[in-house]
Formats: sequence, structure tokens, C-alpha cells
Amino acid sequence: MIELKMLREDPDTIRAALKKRGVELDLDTVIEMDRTRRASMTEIQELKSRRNELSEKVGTLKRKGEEPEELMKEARLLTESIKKKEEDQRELERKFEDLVKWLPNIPHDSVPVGTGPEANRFVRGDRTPPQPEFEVLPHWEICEALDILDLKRATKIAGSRFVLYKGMGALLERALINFFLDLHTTQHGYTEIFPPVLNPVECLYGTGQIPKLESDMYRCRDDALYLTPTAEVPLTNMHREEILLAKDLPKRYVAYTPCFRREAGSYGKEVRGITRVHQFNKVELVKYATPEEGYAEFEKMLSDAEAAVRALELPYRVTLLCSGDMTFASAITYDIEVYAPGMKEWLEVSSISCYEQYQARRANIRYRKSGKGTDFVYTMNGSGLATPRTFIAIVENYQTKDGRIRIPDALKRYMGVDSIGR
RNA sequence: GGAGAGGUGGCCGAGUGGUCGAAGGCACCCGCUUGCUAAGCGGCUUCUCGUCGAAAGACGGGACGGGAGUUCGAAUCUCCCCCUCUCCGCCA
Repeated sequence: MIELKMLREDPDTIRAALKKRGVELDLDTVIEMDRTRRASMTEIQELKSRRNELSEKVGTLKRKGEEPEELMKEARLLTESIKKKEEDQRELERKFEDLVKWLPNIPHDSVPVGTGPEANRFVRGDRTPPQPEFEVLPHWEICEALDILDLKRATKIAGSRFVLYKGMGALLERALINFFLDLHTTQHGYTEIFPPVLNPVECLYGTGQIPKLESDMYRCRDDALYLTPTAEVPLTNMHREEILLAKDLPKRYVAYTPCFRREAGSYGKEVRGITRVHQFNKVELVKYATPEEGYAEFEKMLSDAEAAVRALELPYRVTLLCSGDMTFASAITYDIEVYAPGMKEWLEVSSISCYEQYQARRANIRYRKSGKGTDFVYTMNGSGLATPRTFIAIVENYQTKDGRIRIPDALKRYMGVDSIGR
């Protein structure tokens, strides 16, 4: 949620933000709607003020033993007309909210303006991919040869675009999850959470998946619950409707969860292998911070995620997403991509976003400022990391000419072997 | 699934239908004091929305799990829903 004050005092900033993002939206209608609802609110408040006055008088008189029939009648009539007006008011508020919830966050000043990936800015890392001295097999071929993925049977038991890891493949997947969790809890100061992966609609609204991405989520038929699309949802909603103490901030959480996405509309792209699947594993980082320290914590989060890629010694690059490429709740987003030499592609393994106060306003997450008053916290999250693509990167980058897969040093103690194959 | 108890401020916890936005405590913040790992004394602080204002603020509305109702007036009475706890049953 954007700040409503901005709608009245600085609509041009919102207009500029919409333009940067390429969002078509009639802001004037929203502004007009806001004016109408506030006028109606003021009117109701005046009536109530009058009624309270009357009630107080009635109370005083009654205690003296009088029956002020006239006053009571007037108050009764007032209550009736208030009720009518309040019904209309509710309708106005509902319409207004339906408009406001579609307003995206204001992009940070450093975000490059553009509509597609070509406008994203290289930040650091490998500019050009490494050139292996032999023809690296794409992961689906080497994994089939080594019998560590079984995509045919995954389809049989779940459907297309699901993954079944097998034998050393399953072990590698599990090793990655454990390695990421250990890294962030022991080296970077995050508290581990193991949350439920079914979430009610309020939570999805709070983080901003609803309304925009509703069709991309799996919904339960008999219960008002959605399968979590990312641990960002449970972790950021942990403190929904709370007032935190400044001394408890920043809060840093890390969680492993499976993530579920329908990927509606993405068929036809990335059909081979496991780059885009309906269920995948991810270790997610979430922080709550004060506005003052928000961006410092955000940069630290980026380097925490980067540390995971570095520890695995994978070729990677960090990019700053342009305005048109960010999700609608985000103020700024970095992507970390690793290179997959078999697919000859850069794959996104982490997306690190700062929402500033956007999510906090939606989810009503505040903190008490030292001394007086409250303010909304900054929330941010980042993958640290998502496994399917990290799995791909390992299988392709650590492939040997004779068809084995070496195990990165960082994972050896989790795997107990030096390589997969023979 | 059955029975009972309960949901009040940042936290704990009082609260006869009208001076209750709410006692008391903790915590916080601000003073003062004290020579020793902190304590004592005094004071302050609920949140939210609207109107006016450059601001400080002033005035007003609302909020005691959520919703509806009774009433001139509801934290307090009635109904529905949600959640928590205890006991019983069932069970991975």
C-alpha cells in the first residue's frame, strides 16, 4: 500500500511511478474517490458528535430523575440517519480500497527506468560466462545418464513440470538446503523458522501477491487457504498486526519451504529440464528493520545471498532490475544469476527486494519509536537460494569430461562423497 | 469431535449500561538522587481516522477478538463467527 497522504499531497510522484513501471491506471478517479469518501466521513462524524452530546445530556437528566423524551427522540432519529449514511460509506470505502490496492510501490531513485530485461543494470560479478573446454551436457541429459532425476515419473505422480530427485540427486538437493540454512544461521545472524506452507488470503494480501498474482497460486478447494508461493509470505506475516519494539529490530529470519506456483501462461517457454517448475525448494531470507537502517540491512542481505553463490564457487552476476521488471510491491530488486554452461543461459537463483513500508502498510506491521509514536517498518526479502537452478548450475558447472559431477567443497561434508558417478 | 474457561493498552492484568480510553503493575521516555554492576524517588506515554494548521498543536469520530442487534447511550446485555487454554475422546 502506498501512503494515502501522497495521493492528496504529491500525486505527481505516483503518476511518475506508474509511468516508470508502465502501469496504466486512472489516478484521477482514485483521487476523486478519496475526496468523496472523506467528505462523507466528515459528515457522519459531525452527526455522531451531535448524538454523543445528546446522550450525555440525557444521562445527566435521567440521573436527576427526569425523562427527556424530546432529546431521546431526536437522538433516535439521528442514529437512524447515521446508519443509512454509514451503509453508503461502507460501499465507498470498499470501492476505494479496490482501486488503491492496485497501486504499485514507488520505485527507488536508483532503479533504472525501462520495460524489459535489456534495461536491467549490471552491478557486479562475471560479465562474460566461462568457456568450458568440452561440450557440457544440459542438466536433463547428465542427470538422466546418472539416474539422479526422474522427470518421467514425476509427471506420472504429479504432472508435468514437477521434479523427482533420486538417489544422489535427492541427497544433493537436501545438502543444498542444509548448507544454505547453516550458512545464514551461523554466519549471518538469521533465526531459523520452519513455517506452515498454507496461508490465508490476508497473508497473501499483506505481502502483495493478492490481488495481482492470485491466478498464479494454488488454492485449496474446501478451505480458504493457498499453498505458499514463497516463504516470504509466512515470514513477513509473522508480525502482521503487531507493534514491534525498536530495540528488537532488525529481525532476521531464514526459512526453508517448498514453494508452489501454477506458472499459468508460461507454457511454451523453458520447457526442458527443471528451470521452471510448479514446486521447488527455496531457502528464504526476510528482515524487518527501521526506515533508518533499512537500506543498510538490504545491502547486507544482498551480500548474504551472494555469499551462498560464492561459497559454491559458481559463475554469477548481480543485476539491478529496471522499473518494468520488478514485482509490483517492490521498491528495488537485485537479481543474482548463475551461469549454466550446458543450457548456455544465466539463471536467476535469487531475487532480493526491498519493499520499504509498502508491505508493512498492507500488513500493518509497525514499531514503537524511541520516545513517542509508531511508524511502519521496512520489510525486505531475498532467496538464499532457490535450489532447482542452483542444482542445475552445480550439475552443469561441475561436470567432468568423463560424465561425472564433482561436489563443491562447501557441500562435501553434507554429501560425504567427492563426486557423483562411478 | 464433546464439555468447560477465556480473549481488554507495547506486555501482564482490573473493570456495577452513562466522568472508562479504561485502575494497578511491567516496560518505555524525561528528570532527580545515590559511590557501585544496579537501586530509589518523582513525572510522562494507548492506537487510529477526519477537519483546520507550514508546524507545534487544537477540535472531533472510532477502537476493549470480528460482525450484527437491543438502547438516548455498550468493554459491560443478546445472537452469530473466529481464536486461545483446560479436561475427555480419537489418532499420525
